[in-house]
Amino acid sequence: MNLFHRSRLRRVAQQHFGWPSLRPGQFRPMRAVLRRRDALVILPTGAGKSAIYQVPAVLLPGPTIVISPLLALQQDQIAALNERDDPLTRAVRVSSAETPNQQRAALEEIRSGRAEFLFITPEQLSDPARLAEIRALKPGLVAVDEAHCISAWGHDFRPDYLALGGMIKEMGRPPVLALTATASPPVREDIISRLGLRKPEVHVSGLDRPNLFLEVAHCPDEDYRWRRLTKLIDSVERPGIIYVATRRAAEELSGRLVAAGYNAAFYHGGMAGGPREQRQEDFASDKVDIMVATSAFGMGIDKANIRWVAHVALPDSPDSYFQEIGRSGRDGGPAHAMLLWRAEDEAIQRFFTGGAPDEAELRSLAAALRSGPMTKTALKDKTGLGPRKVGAYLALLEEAGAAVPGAGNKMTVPLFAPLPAAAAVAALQAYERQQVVTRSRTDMMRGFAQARGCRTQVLLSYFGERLARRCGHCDNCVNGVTEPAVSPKSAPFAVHSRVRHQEWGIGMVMGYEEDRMTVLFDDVGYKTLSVPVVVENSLLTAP
DNA sequence: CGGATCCATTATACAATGGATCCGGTGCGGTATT
Repeated sequence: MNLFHRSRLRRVAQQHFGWPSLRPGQFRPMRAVLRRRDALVILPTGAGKSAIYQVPAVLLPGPTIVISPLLALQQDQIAALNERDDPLTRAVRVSSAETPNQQRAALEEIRSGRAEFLFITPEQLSDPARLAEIRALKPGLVAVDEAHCISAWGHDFRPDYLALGGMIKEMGRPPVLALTATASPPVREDIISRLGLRKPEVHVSGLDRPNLFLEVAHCPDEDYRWRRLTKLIDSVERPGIIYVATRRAAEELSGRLVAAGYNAAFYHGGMAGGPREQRQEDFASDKVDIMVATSAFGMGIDKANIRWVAHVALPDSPDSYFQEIGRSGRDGGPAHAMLLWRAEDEAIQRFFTGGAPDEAELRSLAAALRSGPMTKTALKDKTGLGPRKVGAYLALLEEAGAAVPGAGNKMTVPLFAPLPAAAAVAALQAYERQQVVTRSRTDMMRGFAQARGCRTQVLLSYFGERLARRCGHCDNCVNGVTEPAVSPKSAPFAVHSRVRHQEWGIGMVMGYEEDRMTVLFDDVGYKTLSVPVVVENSLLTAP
C-alpha cells in the first residue's frame, strides 16, 4: 500500500510538476491527504511545503481550496502553478484584486474542471454568499497555508482566521490539511481546535537545522550593538535580513548602513504597495543585499541563498524567532542566525500584546447577541464597535461560552449561556489567561537569549522536540558548554509526561537543558525550573 | 514599558536636567475620491 501510494505520488510529481523525486518529510503527509485524513504539517525549510497538498490534489476528486493569508503570496504560488499550462494543476483566485466578472470567471473555471486550485482568504469566506458558492463547487480538499496565522493573528489582528473551522464545515467539510513552518505545542493545539481537525496526523520534521549557526550577543547599549552588527555583516557573505521592531528603526538603520557604504534598504508594512513590491523584487534579484525590515517581511520570501538573519530586537516568541531565522540557508549552504538583543527590547513586545478589553463594551456586545443570530457586520452596526474589536471580543465571548458560530456565518448565543454581565467578566478572564501564556512565550525568548547551554536544545525543548546530543552549531556548543548536568536517566520526569505543580496546575514536560527543565502549563504557559530544586522540594508530582 | 521630542526651568548664562506627551506590528476588504 505504501509503495502504491509512493509511486502514484512520485509519478504525479514528475508528470504534472516536473519534480524528479519527493523530498524528505513530504511523503507521509501526502499519504495522509490521499487517505483523506486531516493533517497538520510542520516543515521549517519552506521548500516543498506546498507540494504536500498540490501533488495529492491531482489524484483526489473535487477541487482544492487553498486558504492563504497574503495576496502577494497567492500571486506567486498561482504563477508557479500556471507556468505549465496544465488544467489538472491550474490555479485561480477570488479576492478584492479581481473584478466581480473575473471572480465569476474564476469560479466557473473551477466548476467546469478547467482549474483545480482556488486560492482565497478567510475574509472572503466570511461572506455567507461567497461561502455558499464555494460549497457548491464540492471541494475535495482544503489546504490552510501558513496555518500559524490562526494563532498569531486570529485572536486580534485578523479575527476571521478564528472562524475558519466553521467556514470549512459550511463547505461540506472536506478533509483539511494545515501547513506551517513553525508551531509550538500551544500553537498546534490552537490550530487543531480552531480548524476543528478530526484525529489529525501531525507531522513534524526538520526542526534542527544543522546548516544554521545560532549565535546570541547581549548588547548593553546601541553602540555595541552597531559594532557587533557591522562585524557580522563584514564577516559573512550576503544577502542577509536584519529584523527590527519598528518601522522607524527599519528606516533609520537602513539609512545608517547606506551611509556606511552598505547596499541596504528597508521594508515595512507602512510602505505604499508599489515601492513595497519593488523592494521585495530588488532583494529577490540580489539588487539589494541587506534588507532591514519589520516582521512584515517574510512570508512568501522564497529565496534559497539568504546567508544570515540578524535580529536587532528581541522577538516576541521563539515561534516568531524560529520562523524568521528559518528563512536563511534554504539551499542547504551555511547560514548564520545572530540575535543582538538588549533588555530594553522587551518593552515594545509588552506594548504590542496590548491593553485589556473594555468590560462595558464586552457586555453590550453580549447583550446585542441575545436579540437573535447575527453576522459580524450586523453586530458591528448594532453596537457601534469597530470591526476589529467585534472580532476580538466575539472570540473572547466564545471562549467564555457566551457566543457560538451558527449557520450562515452568524453568531448566536448557546443554550445556558451566562447573562451579559457574567459573560463580560468571563471573557475578561479568558483574555487574562491568554495574556499570561503570551507573556510566558516572551519569557522563553529571553530564556533562549540568556541560555548558557546548547541553544538548539533550548529551542527544541520549547517546541516539545528532543535532541539527545548537543547540536554543535551554536555559539555555546562551539565555546564549550558544560556537559548537561541532567542526563536522560536522572531526569525526574520523562519528556512529554504530565506533571502537577501546586501553584501552576497541570503541565507537560517539554525538555531538559543543562540542569533546567521546561514545563508547559495549561493555565500559565511556559515555565523554566531548576531540576535540583524541583527534586529537592518535590515541586512537581504526577498529576 | 521605554525612547524620542518638546518645553520649561534655572537665574550672570551656559548647557544640562526633568516633566509631560506621544508613539510603537502584522493585512484583508470596501469606500471614497481622482
